[in-house]
Amino acid sequence: MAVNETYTTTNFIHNIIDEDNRTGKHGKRVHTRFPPEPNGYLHIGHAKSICLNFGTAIKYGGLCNLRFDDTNPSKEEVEYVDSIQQDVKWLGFDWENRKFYASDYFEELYQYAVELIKSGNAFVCDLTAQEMKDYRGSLTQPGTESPYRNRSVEENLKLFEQMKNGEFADGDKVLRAKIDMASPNLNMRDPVIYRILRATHHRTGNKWCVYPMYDFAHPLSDAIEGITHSVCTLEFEAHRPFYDWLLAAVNHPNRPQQIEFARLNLAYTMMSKRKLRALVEGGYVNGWDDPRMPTISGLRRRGFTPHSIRDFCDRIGVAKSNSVVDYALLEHCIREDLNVKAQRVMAVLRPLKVVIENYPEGKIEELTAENNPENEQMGVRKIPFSKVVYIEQEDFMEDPPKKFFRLSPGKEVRLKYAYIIKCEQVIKDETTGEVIEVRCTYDPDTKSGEALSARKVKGTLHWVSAAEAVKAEVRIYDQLFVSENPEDGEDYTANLNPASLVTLSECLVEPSLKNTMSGDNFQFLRQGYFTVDQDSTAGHPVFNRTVGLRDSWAKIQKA
RNA sequence: UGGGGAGUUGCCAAGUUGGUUAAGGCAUCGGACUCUGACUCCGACAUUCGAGGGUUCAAAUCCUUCCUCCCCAGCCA
Repeated sequence: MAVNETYTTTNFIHNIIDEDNRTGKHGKRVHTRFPPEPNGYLHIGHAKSICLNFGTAIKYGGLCNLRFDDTNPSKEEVEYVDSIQQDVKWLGFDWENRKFYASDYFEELYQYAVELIKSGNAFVCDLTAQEMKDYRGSLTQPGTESPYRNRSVEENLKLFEQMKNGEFADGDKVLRAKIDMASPNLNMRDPVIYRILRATHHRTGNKWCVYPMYDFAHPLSDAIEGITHSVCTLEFEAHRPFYDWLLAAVNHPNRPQQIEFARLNLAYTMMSKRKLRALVEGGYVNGWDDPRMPTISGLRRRGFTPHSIRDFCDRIGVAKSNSVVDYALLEHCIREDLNVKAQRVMAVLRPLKVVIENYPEGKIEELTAENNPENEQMGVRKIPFSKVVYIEQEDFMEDPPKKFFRLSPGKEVRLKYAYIIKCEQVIKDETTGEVIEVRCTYDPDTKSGEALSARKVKGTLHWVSAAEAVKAEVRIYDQLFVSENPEDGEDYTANLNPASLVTLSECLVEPSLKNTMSGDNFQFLRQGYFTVDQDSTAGHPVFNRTVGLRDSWAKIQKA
């Protein structure tokens, strides 16, 4: 049913299931579901729910359905149902033949509503939206009963049928459950269960003009599918009494139990689909799959692996207290995964020319570089070395502070897989004073891997050979927001990070990177993990930085 | 304010049938190793569990008072 992984983590929901299995509450079955509304792209918060629901089913040898909660045609689109399926699959989960839609049950749901009317548990109400709000009472004041509350069963049946047949305008009438207008739980004050809505549904077209509300459709959909544990987020806690009331009112043989957990919050981003959509539509980002977005498609494009996201969801745990997870944990998960998977390559983001004066003109050596020191099976490759190479601008300092282990006048450094070089001369732009070239000499006895190469120097730099290097564009991403909780305050767009994307177009990468595939992950030595963006073309490779390597030098500098 | 939830180290989070020194991860800080200042490894990191009372030989776990935060008054989900 999903990735070949063992699920050993436990949480309070698993404790409940263990107890249910002990007592035989659901016949020792475990059947969950992931029920997204197709009104936006999935984000990392949904990933938590997906991992929880599918993971729980896997752990207990049960099943997990994918169910689109499509009861509001005015907001839902096929684009979203497609992206949701792609994302769940990409994460590594398989709903097999159990892809459902709440709209599959519209006919059945309608019959349940009729049944509710017949048993005196529902009525057609003519109150306007505003009137209904007034009648609802307040947190401290009980509501008052609708004047339409005591219509006869016959009249309700007839009216509801007329609603279905399109004989009333949108909003003219609703079907309400008849419970208790004095309940301290607002959700039990005769909640609306059907409304008239003329909108084209992405699956049923114009067949219906009445649509069930979430509170009505969800418990019944769960019961119809034989769901045992209906896991949802905390805000539905106050709806649970209605969930149970409904199933009892229609006397359904299945009694799934709703269990609520705290949704994921991640520092420096937000999970509101509405606000994420606003970022897309407002042009603050380049689409739902912008690598800065917390969407699954954004994380995918950023270079995150499915495994890293699953691992993250395992590590954050499942509980009932609202919390904000540190972004560093997500970074840790992707670094840990990519460390063993990503091929090492050398790429220079901000090139500084280095001429090795005593290296023969025109000579090219093919040096051997390991593809991944963590995994010998990934083999080796050849990289060219010659008289002119480029190193990183930040790896040279004319006047270095102490503990700077890189290149500076008169100092030695090793070029990874090549030789130890010594800085002899600095060439500057006459007008700007900017260092534009460094002249060095190399020690021929220090070639990597050879007998005399044992000499140690403190620093090792990455580099590319000038003649063979491939020019590339690299996109450096940072947090989309500058504040840990961007939703604090009136306008979250005020918290946008102006430097969330820095595009470097003059990068030089080693020639092996000439032919890469979109989605390939690499570690640019000493810099971080990068992935090939979908914008890449044969002549113009584009890389996204997934995450930087941990950088203790940066910490020393700060201190 | 009525109802429903939650408060354990910087961030997550175990533990809640009361029983020795309050798991684990992330972050942080040392140190070792290193042809990635990466990785890895070793070590440090809550006399205290929102606060105050109480019960008990013994409480994060029981009782009690109080405080803080979140959710609910859509014909959204």
